[in-house]
Amino acid sequence: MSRASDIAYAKIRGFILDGGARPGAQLTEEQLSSIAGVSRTPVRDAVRRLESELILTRSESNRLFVAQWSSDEIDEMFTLRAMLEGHAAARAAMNISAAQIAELKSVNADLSKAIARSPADISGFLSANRRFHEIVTDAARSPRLSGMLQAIVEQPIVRRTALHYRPEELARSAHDHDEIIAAF
Amino acid sequence: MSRASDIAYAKIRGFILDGGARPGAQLTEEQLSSIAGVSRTPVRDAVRRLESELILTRSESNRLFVAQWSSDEIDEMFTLRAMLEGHAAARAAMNISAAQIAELKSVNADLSKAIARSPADISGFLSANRRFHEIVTDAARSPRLSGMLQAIVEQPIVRRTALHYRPEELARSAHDHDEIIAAF
DNA sequence: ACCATCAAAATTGTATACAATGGAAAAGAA
DNA sequence: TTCTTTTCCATTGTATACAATTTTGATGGT
Repeated sequence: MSRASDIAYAKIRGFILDGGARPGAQLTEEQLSSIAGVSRTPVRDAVRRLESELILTRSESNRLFVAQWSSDEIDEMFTLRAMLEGHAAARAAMNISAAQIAELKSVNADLSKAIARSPADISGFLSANRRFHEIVTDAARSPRLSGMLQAIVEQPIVRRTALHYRPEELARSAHDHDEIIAAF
Repeated sequence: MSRASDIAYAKIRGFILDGGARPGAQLTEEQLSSIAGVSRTPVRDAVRRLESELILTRSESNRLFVAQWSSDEIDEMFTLRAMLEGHAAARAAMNISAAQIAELKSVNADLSKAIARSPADISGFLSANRRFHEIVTDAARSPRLSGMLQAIVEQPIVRRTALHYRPEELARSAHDHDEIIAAF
């Protein structure tokens, strides 16, 4: 992870997700290159990745903007994510090992602990949640599907909205995971 | 479409899909740049796109290869495609216009004509098929979903396998489309 | 004031040279 | 021989200069 384009990717992503630029704001490659501290070449690489993750978009004339998500689109993405993960779980069920199931249990225990705190430990929740789905997609043994899930329905949208989760919803997530484990 | 990176994209894609390099074969950016007739810079751009379409992949050490698809993975992709398109159709049903429905009918008529020939006009089938799904995803008004469908579950895999379609399967496709239209 | 037209500035796109990395072949030790 | 180590070469990664394009703002005409 010492490549300049990886650094650029991480820094730009962090910059945007931490609110350094609002949705809809224009960005130039030059700005980004000074933020990342590398030349425009690796920045362009990073930007492509961020585009495919739908964090950045381009205008008609290829100018760069922070992507905007309407609440309708966010809903849509959650629906898609649920569909794809359901599918992944179905596939995983055919291949999953005992060790993986054990890890799922332990991860979900961590997740429960994180949401039991007050205030809830959102970032603990998110990382446990991510790990959980990582194991499932791994067990699904469909690298393409994993890629889709990771690249497209990934964290940023989840992170943005997780801050607004209500406690019941968090609890529900832990419960859903239990059911998935039981099904395996 | 006169940008060098677009030319590179089209040429490289064509090169691979027409069998210029077998699945699993290594490619270098330099080779590709001589195939495309442009420098490595826009080639790298094109390569990124082709990676996200899963036409190319990279080894551990970032060397480039033509992606290999096991029959299991191809099945998997068709399943995913079906899921996503089903979803798109459901959304489209809420928004589609009379004019669009009319166009769907006409496109599907073309499609039927193409497969009625002997031998079947595969490329006619494919372009009508693509147009059909384009209209549906358009009506679904979910640009992100459209993007996913276009970029990831797109033509190349379909094209490779369409050559092996059996006549019944082609007919089935036309029939399915009729049902979708009826549902609208 | 309003619109068209042109010049300039800002931004993205491309080529090229060079640096860094990884793999393969060659050389040496057991 | 077989394993390790070293050197060299193929390939990818990065910086920079310049070209092409698009936006902005200015100028002039109505």
